[in-house]
Formats: sequence, structure tokens, C-alpha cells
Amino acid sequence: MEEILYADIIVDISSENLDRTYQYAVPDDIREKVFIGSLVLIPFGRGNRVIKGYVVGLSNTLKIPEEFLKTINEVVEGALLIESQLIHLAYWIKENFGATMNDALKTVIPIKQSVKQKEKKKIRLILDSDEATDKLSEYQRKNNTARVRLLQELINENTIDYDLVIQKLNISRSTINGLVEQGIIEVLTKTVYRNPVEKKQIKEYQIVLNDCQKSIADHFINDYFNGIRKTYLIHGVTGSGKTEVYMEMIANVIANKKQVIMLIPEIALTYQTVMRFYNRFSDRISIMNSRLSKGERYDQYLRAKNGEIDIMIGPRSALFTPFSNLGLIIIDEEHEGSYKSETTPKYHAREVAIKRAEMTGASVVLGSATPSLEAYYKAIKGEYHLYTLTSRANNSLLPEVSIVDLREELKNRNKSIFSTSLREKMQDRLDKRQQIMLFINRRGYAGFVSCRSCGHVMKCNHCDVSLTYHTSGKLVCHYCNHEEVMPKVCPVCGSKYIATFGTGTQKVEEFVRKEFPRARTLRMDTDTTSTKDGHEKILTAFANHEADILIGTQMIVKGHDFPKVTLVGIIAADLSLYANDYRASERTFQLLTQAAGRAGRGSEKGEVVIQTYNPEHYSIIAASENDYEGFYQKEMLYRSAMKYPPASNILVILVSSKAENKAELCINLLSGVMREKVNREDEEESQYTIIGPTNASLSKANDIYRKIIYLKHENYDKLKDVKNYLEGYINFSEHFKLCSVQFDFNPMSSY
DNA sequence: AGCACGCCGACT
DNA sequence: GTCGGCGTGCTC
Repeated sequence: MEEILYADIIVDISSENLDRTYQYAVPDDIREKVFIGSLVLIPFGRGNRVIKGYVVGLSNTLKIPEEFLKTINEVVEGALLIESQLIHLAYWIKENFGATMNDALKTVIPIKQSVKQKEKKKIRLILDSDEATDKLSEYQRKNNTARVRLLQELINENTIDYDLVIQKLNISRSTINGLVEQGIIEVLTKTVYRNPVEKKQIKEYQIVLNDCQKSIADHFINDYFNGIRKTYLIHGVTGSGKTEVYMEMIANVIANKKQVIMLIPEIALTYQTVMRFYNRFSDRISIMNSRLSKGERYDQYLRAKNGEIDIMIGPRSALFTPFSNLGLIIIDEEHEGSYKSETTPKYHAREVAIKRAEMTGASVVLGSATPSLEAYYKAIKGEYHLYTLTSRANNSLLPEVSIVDLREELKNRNKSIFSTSLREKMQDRLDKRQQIMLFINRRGYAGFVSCRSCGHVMKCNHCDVSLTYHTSGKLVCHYCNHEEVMPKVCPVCGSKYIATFGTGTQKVEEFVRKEFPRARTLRMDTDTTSTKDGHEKILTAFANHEADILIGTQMIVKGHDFPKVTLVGIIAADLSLYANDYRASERTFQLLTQAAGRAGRGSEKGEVVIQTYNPEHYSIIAASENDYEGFYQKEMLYRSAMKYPPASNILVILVSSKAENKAELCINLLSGVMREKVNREDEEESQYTIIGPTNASLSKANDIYRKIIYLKHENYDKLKDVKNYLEGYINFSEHFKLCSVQFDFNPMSSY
């Protein structure tokens, strides 16, 4: 009980790097007031000058020789600083998703590097030229070499970059400080913000909500002003106008002097979306995206902190915008996989948003046409409040969907990738000068090369994945960019019947050219969008009807409005069903529903043709009937039976190492330790399911071997305990120096 | 960012 | 000797 408590402290967040913490003793009289995230005053350095620090960890063990240890002076209380909140959030992320405190802090707070870029420090000469030359000769006489170097440069050019002086002129800070004290030079720090939203003419336009939209907005606003804070899920069919509802909510929240964060999937951040918000909320809004430089991102961080903006729109990382008076977090297209971080800590933005909202007294609104099972499950249980929008906003009708069985087409000797029915409909739209979208569901499998004689599949030597064929005639690995020439004969059996499998966008385009030579096509895939604004350009061109047919992968599915599109063709709907993870059906349903939702958004009714080899699969049938509820029921049966989320929870433990035997050893150690712990507690009624240890399905990537264990349990906290236990063991054991261990809860993709 | 330490050349 | 200029490294 009466143990001495030690605190790990980082010094003055944004100017000092986060890589180092310092351990201090916590005096007994303030123990109750010291938490992770607390702002404290500490003696620092030889002179023991008092500086600010933040507590990022607490422990009972001393990590340094006792004679170095100093004691915290005091806790600064009451100051509900945004940094404290974010550090606290980082701690929560570390605990719930598995990471070091360092990694967690880095995801939550932007790093020092960017500070330097933004604060352009300069050095300026104060003296006039006569005085300066006097001083120069004085220094020359005294042989003050560094001062001479600096002063000579300053006489040529009155002001010089601070960094330039340090690096190029090789002058140390102590020299500069000396000259500042003598009143010869001064150091200027200038803060220049860059605003990524270009000022464009602002069009005033009135938005009128329909009854459905209005009742949702009113209900939310009423809750909000009555002090009710919770999580809401808007389940609105494609085209039901969720964005207008969000805007109405935002307007009311910011009118109440609170701030708003709106998350969107990176890919959906189009010019049109941004302008809609910008038109309504003017320059109180800021946008984050991956195109911004580190400096620009840091600027946004500061603008938010200084209260210059009220609304931040951006991808997952925008969640950590340092608003001190946050009122609402919106997550649009909540089901999107990009809300789950792919790097450690592998957090899910939905869960972190709900935690942050809880900490700061904000509400969360999730929106989707195809909610994730997780979200819908919680909505049904009553954890979230559920809103539904069942009709489209502008009175346009949901499209008519037909399913074509590709096996029948083959029987009828149709060797084209277009079924008879799809081809007829395409011709009809081209005659009517309406637009068509062709969607290829190529997740995972497209373009691999195999031998039809022996079945050998061409794989990457460094990664355990199949190579993809490109029109350049090369085989490319998507993991490590390894390239090799396409072989003429099978390297295993020598057969010349070696060829690509699956359908890519390029192939579809070839077919369109052949069968509809007069149609103008646009193709959207990683090849055509690699240039800077490639993505945007293609969409704009299509919106301006510069093409009749847009061919693309999942990219074309994300929330774009093309009123002239009256036909959507899905070339092979079932490809994504065969992915080897438990979310394959869900993802297929989402893709099909979203793709179908592109049709008929204008005055003309839309039509959708789904081509598939698997017409009886419930994902495909439910998507064709726009039956979310039906899909949900069927899918939940599967998830419950298999103990998959949201019916249960999964913890993935991934060990990776360059040396296979090292990885093997480590995974076996973890497995042993874990089984021992789990068996010890299993005497109650708690049931764990352990799968592994085994090779990951991607068993090697970039010459790094990957081994894996899955652990399932209904109770998330039980898995968290196991993770914490293993983290402790890893820190304690010597064996984990040469391999890395990662944790992932309820993964979004397969390993 | 500040402070001290150690090295070096110049002056008494 | 010793003083001031200068660069470097550390801060629990």
C-alpha cells in the first residue's frame, strides 16, 4: 500500500520530442491528484529550473539510479488542458488496442519535426552597417572566428534563416545567444499559417430538409440542448441525404459555441464535398487530408487549438484535433474499413470517437447506408440511438436491380464478360445518351497468373502473395513492388498454357471498346489515379459527360453524385466473397449496395445489373433487394456460430521476424504463457477459443516471416487482460529483441 | 531551451 | 596561469 509512486513525464509537449520520458517521484501529499495526462511542474536540468511536464505513465518501479531521481513540485489542477485530454486518450488507446505509450502518443499528438517547419526562425542584424563593420573588425582582431563568420553573412544579407546559420555556417547556439545578449542581433520567430481550403466565391444556397431528415435533425438537436450526450446511428439508404442532416446538426452545435469533428473516408474527400461545407460554414472550417504536408497539418492543429476554427473535416487522424470545447463527432460512411488503423496502435476510430466524446461531453453521430454489423448490433441493443432514412432525398426512386447468373450465360455460349441482358441495357443507355458505370469487384484476386496445366501460381519470392499481371508485360508484387518478367512457359511444368486469371479494369475497357466502339470510356484504377489530382480529374470529366462509361473498382463507389447515370453494371459480384476473412460477406454486401446506389440519382429511374456465379448467396440477394435487415439477420447467425465479432471478440497476436526460427520460438513462448494464464482462469465459466499458433495466411512479406495466434472471447476486457499480460511478459523476456509482436483486436482484414 | 564542462588560443 | 570564445552533451 505505502509504496513509492513514480511518474513518467514528458517535458513541454510540442517543443520537446516525445521520444524521452523522465521519471520523477510523486510526493505522498499529491498522489491522489496525479493521473496520466496531468500537467505538473518539475525541477529540470542542472539549475533545477521549473518547467511544465505531462504525466504519461505511473509505476512502482524505479528505472534509474536513485541519486538522479527528483520529485514533482506540484500538480496544476483544474486546467482542463487539451493536451491532458489527448494524453489520457492515448493511454486509453494503448490499453484497449495494444501499443507502447510512445506509439499511442505519436498517433494523438503531432510530432516536433513539424513544429520546426512551421516556426520559421530567422536571425536579424540590429546594428547599422557602420557599427557592424566596427564590430566585425573588433571580432577579427580578437580572433572570434564564429562571430566573424556570422557577422559577415549578416552584413551581406540582413536576415538569415536560423537553421541555415546552424547548419551551413556551422555556428552553435551559444554563439548566437552571446550576440543576442550584446544586442547585436535578434532572433525572430514568425508563425505563418497555410490554409488548405482555397478561398473561392461563396454561393449562398438554401437547404430545405425533407420531413424525414428534419425529424432526425430536430430529435438530435432537442436531445443536445437538453444536455443529452450519446451515440446515434443514422441508417439511411443511398441518396437519402445524410450530409444535409449532418450540416443541420453541425450548425446547431457550433451556434452553441462548441466545436465539431467530422470524419470521412479519405477517398471520399472530394472537391464537391468540401465546397458544400465551405459554402455553408465559410472559413470557420478546416480540412485535413493526406496531401497536406506535415507543416500544413501542424498549422491546422494550431489553428484548432487557438480557436480559429469550429469544424474539422478529415480522415481518421482528424479525430485528434485539439478542440477544447468539443460538442459533436460525426463519422460518415461509418462502415468503411479505413477507420481502422493499419499501424500500431490498431485502433478503430469509432471506438476512440465514442471514448473521446465521453471524456469531453460530446455526442457522436455515425452514418451509413450499410452500417457495420458492429454498429447496427449496438444500435439494436440500444447502446446507440437508431435513426432510419428509408427514402431518397429528392424523391428519386431506388434503382431496380436484376441478378444475372453467369453460369447460364456460359451455357448459352456467351463468352463476353457482358451478359446478354447487360449488353442490351448498355446499348439502350448509349442510344439515349445517358451514362453508365461498370464496377469491377476485384478485391484480392484480380490478375494473378497461373498455369492451366499444373495449376502453379506465380508468387513473389519475398512475400507469400501471388503476383499481379500488368499490361507492361511485367508481374508486380503489391506488397513490396518487386517486378519480374512474365514467363513464356510455366516454370514448374514447362507448359505454355500460362495466363492471367480474373478480370481487371483494363480488360473490361478492352471489351467495351470491342463491343461498343463508339462509346467514350474513362477508367479509374490505381494506374490512372496515381498522378496528383488524377482521381478528381476523372470524376469531373465524367460529371461533365465527357465520357459515356466509367469503369472502375471500389473507388467509383464512394459517394459521388452523377445524375445522368441510369445504369450500373457489376461485372462479377462474387469475387470479394472468396476473400479468406470473416468480413467477406459483409464487404460484398456493402460494395454491391453502394455500387447499386450510384444509379438513378437524377430524374430518370436507375437500373442495376449484378452479374454473378453465385446468385443464391444471401449477400447478393439482400443487396439486390436493398434488404439490410435481412442481410444483418443472416450474417449475425454466421457470426454467432463462429464466434466472430460483433457476437464475440477476437484478439490477433502477430509475431514477425526476419529469422523464421526466432519467430517460431517467440510465438510458441507466447502461446505457452497465454494458455497457462487462460487455463488458470477457465475454471469459472469463461470460455476462450484459441486458434494457433500457425503461419499467417500471408506467411512472409518483404522477407519477414509472420506467425499468428487468434484468441476469441465474448468479453473484450478478458482479451485486454491477456494482451496486457503478454505485453508484460514481452518486456520482461530477453527473447523478443529480434522480433516484433503486434496486437490487433477485431481485425478488419485477414493476416 | 538552458546550463556546465572541456578544449583552445591569447593575453598578463 | 587565467580568461573568454566556442562546441557539445545532458537534463530523471
